[in-house]
This record gives sequence, C-alpha cells and structure tokens, in this order.
Amino acid sequence: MTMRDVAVAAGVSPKTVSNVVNDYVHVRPETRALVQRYVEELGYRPQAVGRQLRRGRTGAIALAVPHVDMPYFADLAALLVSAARDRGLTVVVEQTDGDVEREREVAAGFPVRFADALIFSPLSMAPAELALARHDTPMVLLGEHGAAAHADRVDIDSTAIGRTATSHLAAAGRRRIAVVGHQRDPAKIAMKQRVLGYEQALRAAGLPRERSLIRTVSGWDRQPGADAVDALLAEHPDVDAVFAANDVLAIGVLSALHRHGRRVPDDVAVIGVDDVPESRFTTPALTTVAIDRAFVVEQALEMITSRLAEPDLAPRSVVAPHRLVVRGSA
Amino acid sequence: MTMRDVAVAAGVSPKTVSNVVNDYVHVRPETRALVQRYVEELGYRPQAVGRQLRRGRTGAIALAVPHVDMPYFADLAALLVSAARDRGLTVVVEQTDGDVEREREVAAGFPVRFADALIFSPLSMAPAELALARHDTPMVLLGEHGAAAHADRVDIDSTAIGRTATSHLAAAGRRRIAVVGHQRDPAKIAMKQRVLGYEQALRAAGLPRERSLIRTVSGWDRQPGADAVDALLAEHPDVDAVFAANDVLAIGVLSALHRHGRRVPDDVAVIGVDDVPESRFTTPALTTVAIDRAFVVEQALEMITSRLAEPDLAPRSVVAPHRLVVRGSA
DNA sequence: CTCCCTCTTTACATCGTGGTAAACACTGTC
DNA sequence: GACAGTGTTTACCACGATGTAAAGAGGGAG
Repeated sequence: MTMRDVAVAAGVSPKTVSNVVNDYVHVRPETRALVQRYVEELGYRPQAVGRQLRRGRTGAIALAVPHVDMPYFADLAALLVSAARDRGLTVVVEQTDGDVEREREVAAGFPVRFADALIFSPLSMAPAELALARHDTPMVLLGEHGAAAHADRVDIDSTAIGRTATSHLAAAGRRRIAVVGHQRDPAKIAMKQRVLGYEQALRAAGLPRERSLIRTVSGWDRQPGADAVDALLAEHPDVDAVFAANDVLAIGVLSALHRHGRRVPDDVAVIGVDDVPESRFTTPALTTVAIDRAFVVEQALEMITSRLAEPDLAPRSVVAPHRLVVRGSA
Repeated sequence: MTMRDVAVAAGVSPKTVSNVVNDYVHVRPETRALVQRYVEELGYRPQAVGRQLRRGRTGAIALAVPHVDMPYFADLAALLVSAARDRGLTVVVEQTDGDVEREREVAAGFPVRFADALIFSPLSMAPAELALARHDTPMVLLGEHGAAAHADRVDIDSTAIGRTATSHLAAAGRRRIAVVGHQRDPAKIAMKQRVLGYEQALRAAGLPRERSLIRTVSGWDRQPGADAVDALLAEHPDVDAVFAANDVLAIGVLSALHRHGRRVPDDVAVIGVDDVPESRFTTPALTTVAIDRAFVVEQALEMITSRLAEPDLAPRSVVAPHRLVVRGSA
C-alpha cells in the first residue's frame, strides 16, 4: 500500500496524495477530501523509510545501555522514549551487556547506520578508547568519562557521589564502613570513581582505609550485592555501615543483612546510589544518592537536537546533579 | 558518506562497493581489498534506510507497552532486544502510558509505518475494540485478550493465575484474604481476570466473598499497593492474607504492612504475580506466581518471523506458562 | 478576446542500496 | 585465431516519498 496505490484509486497523481498527507496549502478542499477518503478506505499509512530516504533523517535515536532491565537504565529508557516522542522521535534500544566488543561496535556507530544520533552509556570501555570513536553520527556519552572523549557528554560525578554517600555514613558516627561495588576490571570507571570518593571521604573523616572493607562484586545487581555481604560479614563481623555503589547492589545488601540477622540501620547502616523507584519500598527504605535522570535525558536530547541542527558545534559537557536522599537505612 | 563516495574514491562502480559490502562471491581479492581499504579510510557504513527501501523490510520490530520502566516490561524489553539482536533485528520501543488514545494509535499500526512488525501489550483497550485493528503490519498481542482479537496472541491466563495465588493462601489456612489490584475501568481486563480467579478460588475453598476485601488501586505500581493496604487495614484489621495482582503492587503491600507493624508472613501472608527480579530480595522474599517471560518473548518473535515469511497464516495463539514460586512471604 | 496572475496539479529527479542482466576480461581448447 | 566458458565489473532501474519547477486551470483586467 503506497502513495501510488492511493493516487491510482483517487485518480490523482502520487504527488497530490503526498501534498494531502503533508498538509500542503494549495490543495482544493474537494481534492483533499477525495484523497483522504481513499487514504481511509485503503488504510494507507506513509512508510517512514521512503520519507527518511528523501529527507535524509530517520527520526530515530539509538539508546545503547548495558541492560535495559536494570532499574536505572529502564527508567532512563522510559524517560527518553517519552521525551523523544514529544519531539517526534523514535527510540531504538540496544543492549551491550557491558561487553567490550559490543561497546566497541556501538562506539563505532554500529555496523549499519540506523539512527540519526546515539545516546551511549558505556560500562567497560576505557575513556581513552572512547576518545577514538570516529563516525559522523552525533553521539552523547552518558556517565563518568572525564575529559577523554570529544563527544558531547552528560557526566556523572561519581567521585563526588562516593564522597557524599560515605561522608553521610561517617557523619552519623559509623566507623567501620565497607564499600560494595569494586570491580577488578580497571576500565569500569564508574565503580572505580565511587570507591575513590569513598576513600576520600574516609580520609576526610579521619578513618583508616582498610583494604578488606573494599568489597569486589561480580556484577552490578542485587545478587552480587548480597554475595558481597556474605563474604564481608565472614571477614568483618564488626562492620557498621555499607556504601553500595548503586541501589540494586544496596538492595542485595539489605536482603543479605536481614538474612544474617543484622538490623538496619541499628546494627549496620546502608546507603546506595541512583534512587531507583524500588528504593522507597525496601525495609527499611533505602537512603541513597539520587542522580537526576530527567536532567540526563533532557540534556542528552537537547545536545542531540542542537547538534543535528548545527553539526560543527564544539563538544559540550554538563554534569548531572545528584543529591542525598535520606530514608530509613542510614 | 555513501556507496557512491567510496566508489569514486576507489575508482570502481557503486555496485562493486555494494558487492564487497555484501560479500558477493565474484569479486577479485585485490578489488575487495581496495574497496575495503577505502571503506575503512572513509569510515563508510551502509545506511539502513537505503537497504530497507530496496529490500522492503526495515529490520525493526516495535514493542509497545504501557511503561518500559515497570520491572515486568523492562524485563520483557531486555529479553526481546537480546532475542531480536540474535536474529539481526532492532527493537523500537513505544510507551502508551496505558492511555487509550495512544493504544488506539498503536493498534491502528501507528500513523507512520516504521517497523516490520509489532508486539503490543495493551492495558486499557477492550478486546472487542482490538479485534477491529486493521492494518497490514503483523501484530502479536501480549496479555489476556481472550478470543476477541484475530491477531497472533501470546496469552496469559490471568484467571488461572488468580486462582493459583489465592488457593495457595487458602491452602495455608488463611481465611481473611484480600485482593489488591482491582481497577474501576472495566476495560482493564488483566486485573479483572485476576480478581475473578481470586473469587473462584475463594468459592472453591468455601470462603465467603467480601466486597470490602477487594481493594481498588489507582495504578499498578508500588505506591498504589501501599495505599491500598492503608485503606484495607483501616477497614479490616483482621485481614490475614493479601493477593496482590502483580509484584510491584505486592512490594508496596509489603512495605505498608511493615510500616503498620504487621509481620509477614506471620500476621499477614502476601503473594504477588510476575516474579520480577526484585521479588527475591524483599524482606521477606516475595512468594509469587511467575509468568514465563522468556517464553512470551520467544513465541512472539517466532510468530513474527513466521508471519513475515508467510503472511496468510491463520491467527495463532499460545498461552504462557505460569507457576507458583514459594518464598518467604506466603 | 487576449494576456497575466493566482491557484492547483503534475512530471521529473533524487535520496542510498541492491537485484537483474548485460558487458567485459581472461583462460584454455580446438 | 576464433570460440566457449568462467570470472569480474558495470549500467540500469526500482523501492516510496517529496522538493523543484513547470504545466494546466480559472478569473479578472484591459
């Protein structure tokens, strides 16, 4: 079902159908009505692909994240889809699983050019490597990537977040503060920075840094958070606070602490990062450092639209605000 | 940067570039190498839109759900994106917010045809109305839509799920069983069916149906679940079990019960539906009726690919399996 | 009645790619 | 040296839509 079919049925030229569909001014009302009747009758819908080819834009933007089902990214995706819709854009979702190879594909702009622009949240790629990305698709990097990349960026100051979270625990009088979320892979910079912020805050509070309080996890999910607590308690039964590098880890931490009979926050305080929706509903409700996701999405879209309009803009970067949200757990 | 540019640079015809890019057999190794060098050098990537137009397929499938950030749908989306990727397909995500108008647009196949096929999880549209959907884009309906629609369907037997959940509570000796999740809008059939299953199970267990134990919610999220408990306890301090029509509601229920000082499961048992990831990590861990989401996604994709290959297939439907997952809350 | 101006419709070309089939090059054979 | 046969490259067009420019229709002025 193409314009041609409608045109033939209505006895006009394809271009007239196009003019009707696109609300061109100089179309006789009767002609417009006639064409519209056949559009209805035949159930004609314009095919995006023809338009796109002609106009040079697909109207789609790609969102590449490690996992869309992780609450933080799910939320981001939901916000983006809504905001994009408001601007007449469609979102295609890609998942990297945090895999370096997949991230490289994404950074290279995908093997095939599908979208007008790309919003990319890398997990495993080193900033230095990201800086080499060379393709003409406008890209916005999400996350903590310092000054390395020359793409547009909406940064997250994970070091400051780590400081905020840890200082809060220290200020509440906690002395044996563990951090859960270290990862061996040095390219996983977000975690690294959050742990760095943790160390800075410990120092500022005059607390000793103990290697064994820095707990490595196998991934950023609830189960690894719980596993980390099992190991932590075996080694450090006297721990009195846990800074989890994000909320899902923290939720695993809460669950494991409960299983071990530790009361939160009486025995052990817990704080996370992200302020995912479920954090309000844990028992106790999770204290966390909220990252302003609406800001991230708005800025990313704004960067994209302005760069599409003006491709030669210098790379820009903003830092997403974060704030401490005190609930019951710390 | 098009094939033409590469062709000019390499001194060959555009078609030769196409042949190289598509691994056509009869290309001299030297020519192939030459072209590949220029592809590299110029950073050429084929544009999906040209291919799509030529091949008549976009390689994209649309997923339309009420909210991608709801854990159930986030999970579904993640599974779909992965499975689609394995088949060389891209997923574009649409959100209806459960809004009838938006759902109508989706059911009509969107105003503009972007994707080869559509996977649609309606929330507010009545089955009767869905049955009228008339467009040539293959559509798979997800959810509980009975025999009404003539599209392919992956159904969920919400009545059976409601029975399973409620019988489990009754079998454990609970007598004052509430259900949280009723909605006033009669088109919201999923909830209606779950409540129906609840009523059937009560009858089977010889328990009276009490109108005031059927709690209406303003939405399917954690907060409405919590709100429902506040109202429920005010009216029925003696309630000893809650069947929440899905897990996020149940999580709100757990949180509110805890706030009210009720012990779960000792004082009140709680059961949900969906088995979302966070259900393992609530305190106590949530007993739930798991819906096999991997099955849903696999079947939906299978239906789509087979229908794209053979458009005249009769509409098919399968029912997604569910099973009781007993954890700590009931 | 002719000319010009405005409103409406249409022919044509083009976006980037790839299918079809024809053109071309080269090898080996008689 | 002509010819078949294989391997390699290319010309041409179509996919569906729309921008451009020109053609056609209708009305008013001279």
